[in-house]
Amino acid sequence: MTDASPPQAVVSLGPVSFIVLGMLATCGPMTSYELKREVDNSVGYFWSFPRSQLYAEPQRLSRLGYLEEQQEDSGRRRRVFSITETGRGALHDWLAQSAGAGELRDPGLLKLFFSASGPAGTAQAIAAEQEALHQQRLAEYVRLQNSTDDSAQPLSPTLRMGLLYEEASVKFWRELAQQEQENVPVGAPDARIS
Amino acid sequence: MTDASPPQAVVSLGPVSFIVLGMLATCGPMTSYELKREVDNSVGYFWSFPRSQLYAEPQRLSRLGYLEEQQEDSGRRRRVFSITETGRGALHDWLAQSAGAGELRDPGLLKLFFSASGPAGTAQAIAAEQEALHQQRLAEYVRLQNSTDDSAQPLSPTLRMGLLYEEASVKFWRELAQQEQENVPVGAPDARIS
DNA sequence: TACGGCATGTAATCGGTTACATGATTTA
DNA sequence: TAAATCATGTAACCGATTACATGCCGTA
Repeated sequence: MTDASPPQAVVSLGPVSFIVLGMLATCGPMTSYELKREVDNSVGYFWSFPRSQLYAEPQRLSRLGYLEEQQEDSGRRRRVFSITETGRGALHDWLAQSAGAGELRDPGLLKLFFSASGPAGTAQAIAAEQEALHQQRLAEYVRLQNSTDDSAQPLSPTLRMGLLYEEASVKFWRELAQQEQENVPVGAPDARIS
Repeated sequence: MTDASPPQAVVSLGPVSFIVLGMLATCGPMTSYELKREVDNSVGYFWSFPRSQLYAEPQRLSRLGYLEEQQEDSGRRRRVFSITETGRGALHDWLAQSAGAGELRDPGLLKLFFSASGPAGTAQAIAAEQEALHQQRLAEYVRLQNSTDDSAQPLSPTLRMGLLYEEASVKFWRELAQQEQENVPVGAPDARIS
């Protein structure tokens, strides 16, 4: 009993785990590639991560008992994953827990904050680029919104949030570019959010 | 010459690196603890990370030549970091490069998206919690805005964006709670953003 | 049947996170 | 001078990212 207790993983399930669990619970058994497809035109819009995670993560979840894995024996012999009851339980628990607050992890904002450390015109350049970017995204979301088949159906709420966010962003960066043009210096050297 | 070339770090500088560089460029030489203080009431609002990073990262940046480190010889003998010319160069380059788009990495949205996999009322619970959360943040930002000393000064732009975002969020979650009350099912089982 | 692209995976590494641990300063 | 809090760091692990590598399949 003097054995050092083996170090254990403390937080075994992260957001990506629940994306996998959630997708499999929602869409039924899938391969990693199909998962990628699903993610790419849904949660991928606001929670992206590299494709390889969708190969590694299901295996991990299998080892932990949250998924079952079945290998095809025809041609491509690819792995099809399905969620177990344990997996569903974990998903339920997660959904029941408080979500906490997210953050805007926006590299554009980050650069803007430090823009005074760059050459003059840095903030302006950033603002121009960001306005265009968000403009594009906004347009894409509007297109998605209009292209939804059943017109009576309520929008996917996440899409709605995406729209609101992009609208706010366009407003923000446009405003900023405006101010810059009026030569109001922005991003003061020791600017803090307070 | 048959030696395998040693594997090299390909992307040595990430966002956290530039937060450190930017802070040191802006505020002058600092210790890790002082960096933490600065981050906590500025970029920390939209780009958070654990405190320990602010001890590890400067050391890494020192090794890479972007910072210089000087140890106090009085009581606490703590390490004071300052940015080198190389560091300033890297910061400039970063600021000049395109920032790309950020994403809303919001766990609340994520759960909402999968809420149909939970028991009935899941979406409603999430909406209630999130509305309160964003309400709080909004209030905090408003307070910060009002507490700024020089009233004539333009707001820190990042704070402005924070306000816009929180306003949009409050609107979104409130709307959603409203709909839920009217028993419009939300977060359809295979809802995708399209 | 060759070729191009779609599909599927693995290997290696590093940054980020969690957890532990202790020292210095202030204040009651 | 004891307690509390502020301050400062380290160790170890793991998820996430990058890069590599190859296989199947439709089509010309």
